[in-house]
Amino acid sequence: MAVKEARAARPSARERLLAAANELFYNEGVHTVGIDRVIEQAGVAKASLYNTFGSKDELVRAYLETRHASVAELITQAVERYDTPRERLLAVFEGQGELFAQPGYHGCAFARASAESHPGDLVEQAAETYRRWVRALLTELAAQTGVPEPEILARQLHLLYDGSGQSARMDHDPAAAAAARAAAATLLDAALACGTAARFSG
Amino acid sequence: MAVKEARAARPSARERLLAAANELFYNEGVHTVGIDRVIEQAGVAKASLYNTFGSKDELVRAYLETRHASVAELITQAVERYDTPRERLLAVFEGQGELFAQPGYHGCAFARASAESHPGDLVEQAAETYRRWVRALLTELAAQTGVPEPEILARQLHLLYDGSGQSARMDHDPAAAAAARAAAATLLDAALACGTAARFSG
DNA sequence: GACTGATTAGACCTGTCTGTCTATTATCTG
DNA sequence: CAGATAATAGACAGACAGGTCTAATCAGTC
Repeated sequence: MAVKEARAARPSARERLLAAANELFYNEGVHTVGIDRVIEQAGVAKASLYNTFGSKDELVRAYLETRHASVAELITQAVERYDTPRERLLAVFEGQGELFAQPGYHGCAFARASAESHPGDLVEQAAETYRRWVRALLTELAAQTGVPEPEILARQLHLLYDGSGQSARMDHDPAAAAAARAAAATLLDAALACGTAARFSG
Repeated sequence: MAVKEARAARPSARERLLAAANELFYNEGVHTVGIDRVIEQAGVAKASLYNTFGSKDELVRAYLETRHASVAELITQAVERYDTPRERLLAVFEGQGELFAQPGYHGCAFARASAESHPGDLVEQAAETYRRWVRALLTELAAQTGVPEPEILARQLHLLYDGSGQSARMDHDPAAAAAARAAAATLLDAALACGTAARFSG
């Protein structure tokens, strides 16, 4: 009861820490931002952080998990706005475009965190999970278009997806998503034509 | 005279520092690796580093410049092995494949360094220079294929180029370059067909 | 009011970072 | 041999990192 009221009035220490981590780690880098700045921004004592998460590494992992969840939600929503398989597949890149258009977008959080991490880090695990999710989504949506080899198309689209995020960050150009969408449409059409030709010839 | 002999016998302090920086910064990250490890690996005194480069930032910049030079050389050589415009354009991704196949490849050095950098850093400048070079190369090679809008194709191919590097790193799969090459061929053919159609219809 | 358990601020520890400085040694020039 | 130049090892400074610990404060339950 009182707990619920407190949660409504003021987010829990865990939530405030995650919000601060999201902002600071994403904007300035996992390695650059120290614990002290996170707890200051969260308005939380250092001991609370270590009671809640145990270490900075675990806080970083939790940050990436929330990031994964929010990106997945945004992309999924974009996909489900459409009905035809073709539109749904291309909607992934529209979702990316919405992501890029968000104020303060600085590129894929996993690519950035991974670039700072040591091999075998918790960061690598989180990044791998994220990448598998992207690939599975693209493969599933590609399969529904009836394309003959959905894995191959998904792999190519994943390249565009990655490149789009990198270009948005390094070229400071959110329109990368539109370019990726256009290229994706071309690849999809080519794969479909290929399948049709095979069907006609077979 | 004696200088030349010394250089032949043993690389200069500058060269040894750059070699060590190349290995350590690239393998473990610009931020992670400290000055002490660089000078230890180079077999050079700390004062020599600061006399030669002035700061760690400048050493990082010099490291990225050598990286740019070596990547550009490898890609250029791959391009110049071919004669037809189509093969030359696709050779960029073959060059990337050779890069990925090198032992200890860990992804695009500029993407990694940039992910660790603050905005306005020297790293950003070096990355921008590199990206402009890639884009200009792709645009030039695309134009020579006779495609109607080389900038648009180059932009899409740049997405594949970036994505390929990221996938090679994060998926630990050098075959990303082959997938990128295949996708690039599809995009090129589509753009050429588009131009042909326009010519026939116009 | 008394007890429990979480949360607080902040001192503190140990280690590492970039960068400076000193004192010594080696090398090349005349 | 003498003198200038540059490179050496390494101590040192000041800042900051992640993480631990203490002591005080606050909340809710009996």
